[in-house]
Amino acid sequence: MSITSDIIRGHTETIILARLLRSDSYGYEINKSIQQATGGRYELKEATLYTAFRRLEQSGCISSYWGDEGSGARRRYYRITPEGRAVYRQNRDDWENAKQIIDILIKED
Amino acid sequence: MSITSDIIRGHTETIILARLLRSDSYGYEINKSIQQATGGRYELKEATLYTAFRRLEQSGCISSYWGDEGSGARRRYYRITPEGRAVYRQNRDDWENAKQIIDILIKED
DNA sequence: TAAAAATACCTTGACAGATGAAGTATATTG
DNA sequence: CAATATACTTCATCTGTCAAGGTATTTTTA
Repeated sequence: MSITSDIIRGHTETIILARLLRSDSYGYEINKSIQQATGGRYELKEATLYTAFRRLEQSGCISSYWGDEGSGARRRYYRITPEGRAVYRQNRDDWENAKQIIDILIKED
Repeated sequence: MSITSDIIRGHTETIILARLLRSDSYGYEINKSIQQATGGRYELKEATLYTAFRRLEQSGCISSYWGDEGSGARRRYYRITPEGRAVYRQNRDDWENAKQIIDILIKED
């Protein structure tokens, strides 16, 4: 894994919100889609993923419901709320800004 | 401050190393130079700065010595080591990589 | 067909880095 | 002479990540 916990920290929620922008989804699928999007270069640890869901639901950014699969393991689906969309946009803009600042400070000379 | 603890986390050491690449310096001056470089958009908290110095010295990335000011408050100067230069380069490359991955995962659609 | 792997979820405790708050000391400035 | 700037230090707290453990079902493979 080329990306450390300390670098990813603070982006987990935004990444999840970005996935939910496309459609409702559930933990396992979201993580697979992250792996796919990054060509296997990144994946969330399960504990990180599920604690992030709890935080996001607590803060009103997402809501959840059990899927009604006739068969197969049970899935808890998540849906992004209007509040969550606003937070996503804010975080995305913060990221653009932070990137600039970090670039300035990290570049040689 | 437009950049949160969670976003900056993991970059503090690299930022300090980048400053020391130019010349030996001390805490207060490094922080001023960070403020200047970012047009006041960012500064390290003192506690963050000094605990990072401890970590960096412990891991052999920097060494320190007391300045010999005839007058004025005492200053502890820091110098980057060859080890520190290598860590800097690695962190800088990791950042380029992490940026790409985060961009992919955060972007809408 | 039994074992192994994949799917899918959850919780707990430990850990590390950032920070607020407080303290020490000297020099400059109004 | 009081306030501010310079300069460093320590401690306790908070938060997000993660390793490790657990449950349960379905699909694949040997």
